Amino acid sequence: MVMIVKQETTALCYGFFSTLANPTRLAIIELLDEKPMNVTEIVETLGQEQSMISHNLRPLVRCKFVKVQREGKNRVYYLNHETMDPIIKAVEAHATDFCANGQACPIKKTV
Amino acid sequence: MVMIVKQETTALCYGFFSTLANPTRLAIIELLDEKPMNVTEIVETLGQEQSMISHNLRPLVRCKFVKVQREGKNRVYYLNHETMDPIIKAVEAHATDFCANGQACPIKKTV
DNA sequence: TATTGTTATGAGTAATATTTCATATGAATA
DNA sequence: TATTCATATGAAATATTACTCATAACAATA
Repeated sequence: MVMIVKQETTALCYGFFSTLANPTRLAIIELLDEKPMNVTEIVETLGQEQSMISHNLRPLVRCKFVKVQREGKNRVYYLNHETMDPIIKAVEAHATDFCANGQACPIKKTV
Repeated sequence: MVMIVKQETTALCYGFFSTLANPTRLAIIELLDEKPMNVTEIVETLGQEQSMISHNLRPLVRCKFVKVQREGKNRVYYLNHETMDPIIKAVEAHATDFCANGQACPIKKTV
């Protein structure tokens, strides 16, 4: 079994994590974790601009965190649970084990 | 067993992922995955400015992805394998299963 | 095929994050 | 305690990313 060259891990992870490092995209993931939704539903639920949602859906699809299916004029987006479930579990485990009182990893910017 | 309120997942994950969404920090993680190192060693191995390495070590420590230990004038940084191993495995599994020929998640910017 | 509902896209601007440079801090040792 | 090695930090300059607005594309249906 040939090992993937080490340095590639960095490149690999960079695309992966930078796609997830966005509040809007995470909110979308959180929504889709419940059930598949079309763009209009996501827009209404999150109360954000439609173009913003579409712009943020694209990288999620590109990275295969989310998939699409056409249904008439709608596009139904649904989560790739196979990938996202273990990831989210790992984040929660980290928070439980290492972050004070289950708090989030400290956020840098002023929100 | 009380469930953590859902919306917090977004905030939690945001700090987590944005800390990982950086090539320098990922390179550091990759290095420390092999063995603990002090700052000078990291600087020399990566061929980057010392201040840049220090600046990037800080969020890694803050998020507990990496820990420090003083050894004389040196500070030895080491990886939190408990958190990082499952995460890296999950990323690699995703790449294997969903990204063409084990390629990285496509990166947005022009590199 | 004109119209309406739905979603995507491009370009400019705004918001954030990263890097660099200069300098400060801390620990060991001459 | 002056000096050197090691690391951290602040602030300004850059680079990157996200958002907004206007508009395009696409599909269904009247």
